[in-house]
Amino acid sequence: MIKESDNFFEKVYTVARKIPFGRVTSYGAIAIYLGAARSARMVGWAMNKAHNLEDVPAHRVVNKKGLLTGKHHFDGTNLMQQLLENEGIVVIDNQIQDLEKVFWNPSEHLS
DNA sequence: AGTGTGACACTGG
DNA sequence: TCCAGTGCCACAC
Repeated sequence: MIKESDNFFEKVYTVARKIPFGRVTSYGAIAIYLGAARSARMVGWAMNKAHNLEDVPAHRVVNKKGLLTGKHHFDGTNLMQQLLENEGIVVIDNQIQDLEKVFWNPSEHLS
């Protein structure tokens, strides 16, 4: 039996999985969607565990600035960037370019 | 049960 | 406009 901690993490995983290909979102956006706007940091922590799960594309989740803050937690150094670039997202120096274009707001799509 | 930590976000100078 | 400091909530030990 897998221990899902609590509903919070589970929701984070669910939202992360719903991020469409070639799109990214921010921790805050997910946090807001979950009802804990101030718990954006918690989302990152959830991702820490999520990155252990292949089902959760943690590389599509970045901070509001579009900065790949969590890439340091990935196996390689620029693995996260490579994955994003593989999806058509332009990433320069850990910074997502055209963030507004690739940004995906869960509150708008998941209502 | 309490303390510390964390892949952020916001406000102020 | 950019840099720095503070606040925040929930999990882990």
